[in-house]
Amino acid sequence: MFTLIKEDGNARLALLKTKSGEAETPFFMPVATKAVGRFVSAEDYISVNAKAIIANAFFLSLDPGLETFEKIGGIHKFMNYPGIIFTDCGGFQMLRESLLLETTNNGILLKNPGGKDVFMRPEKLLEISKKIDSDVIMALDCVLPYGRSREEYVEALKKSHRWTKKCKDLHTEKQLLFGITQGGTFEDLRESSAKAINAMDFDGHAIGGVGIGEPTELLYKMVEVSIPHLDKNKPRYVMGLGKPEQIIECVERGIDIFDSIYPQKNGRHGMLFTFQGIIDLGKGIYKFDEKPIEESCMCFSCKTFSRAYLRYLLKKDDAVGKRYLTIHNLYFMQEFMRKIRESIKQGRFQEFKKGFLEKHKKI
RNA sequence: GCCCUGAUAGUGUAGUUGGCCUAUCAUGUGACCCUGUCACGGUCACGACCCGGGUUCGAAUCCCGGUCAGGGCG
Repeated sequence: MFTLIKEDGNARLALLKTKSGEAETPFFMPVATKAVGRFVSAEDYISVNAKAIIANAFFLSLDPGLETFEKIGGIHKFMNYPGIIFTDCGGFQMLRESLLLETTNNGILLKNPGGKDVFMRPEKLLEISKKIDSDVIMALDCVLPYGRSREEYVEALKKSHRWTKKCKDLHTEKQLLFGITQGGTFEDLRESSAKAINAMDFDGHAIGGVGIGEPTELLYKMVEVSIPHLDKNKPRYVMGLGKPEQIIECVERGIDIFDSIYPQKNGRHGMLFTFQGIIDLGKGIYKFDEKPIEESCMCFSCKTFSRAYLRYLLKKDDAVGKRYLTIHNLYFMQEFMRKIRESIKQGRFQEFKKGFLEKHKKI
């Protein structure tokens, strides 16, 4: 299920096996919340070499609805993506004020933008996930915004562990199930959460509730204090991180899996990642630039279009342009992760990290 | 030659019964931002009343002259 191949410091190269195939870690998952991303879908995920993506069980249960998955036969067939698909649980949607109505001991009452409110609880999540037939189910967790009181995090943690345990107890499928640790920015809460979740015997462990506004140093600290308590022989996943520098810092600390909308969202807004630095395509200097976004990049957009043209599409707010820009950043992320894995394999992760960070700034 | 109409940021515009216009909105430009996705997103900054004179406590707004543009008549 999860096999360590090589370690370089705390960074590790491993192989994650699921019912839809395997993928070497560390890897990064593009987001496909509703079985489609903004402006990109399966063919694009495949073309950027993404071996895994993450969708959202809550949103998919609303639209297209479970009946669709029952009749069509699961998300892979539905969206025609053959790789590994994670499904998130809806816990993160607690952070969206427009969606969260209330939490109880048993789950989260979420507003359905187009219909009746939904009470997301472990039973429901497992039922949904089974029908969607994703490869990895993220257990239901209780997420609080950054900056709440310690008491509130303690309370949230109780709920979170209760729901997570319930998910574990109900889980029977051949889908993998990952538990999510929480604890805000309190080290002791993070440690106790990691211990508690680790003891529940999941297929993998996630660290959640980070990258939501806390100082970056605290983010790293929370990852650091959690990791020692998470089984070394199981995958570790930090949810929601998409800044390349944060990813590489977390890999260094022993994280294997990442996901984020960050590269997609920034890409379509004109902020392009390259190994030479970060390009803001909105800048006038690219108006007549015939070069691709990145000379050495083999993504569809770089092989096909100039910066001048992509900038033009960006300025026109053209949907097709958003797709090309998104594709580049997603391809970059896959290349980035591939290089990270390669460097671990060759025992020169530190060297790669140093070289990468030196160039990773706006140009 | 005569008459009419108009002239507001790089562009397109709001305002034109005089004060609330240190001038609207869009776009542009610049800066910052976007992290388990409802936005092709957000925040901030920059940037203009054609020129000259007059009336008035006060003019983008009224009057006179000029310049330019469009239209009409010869």
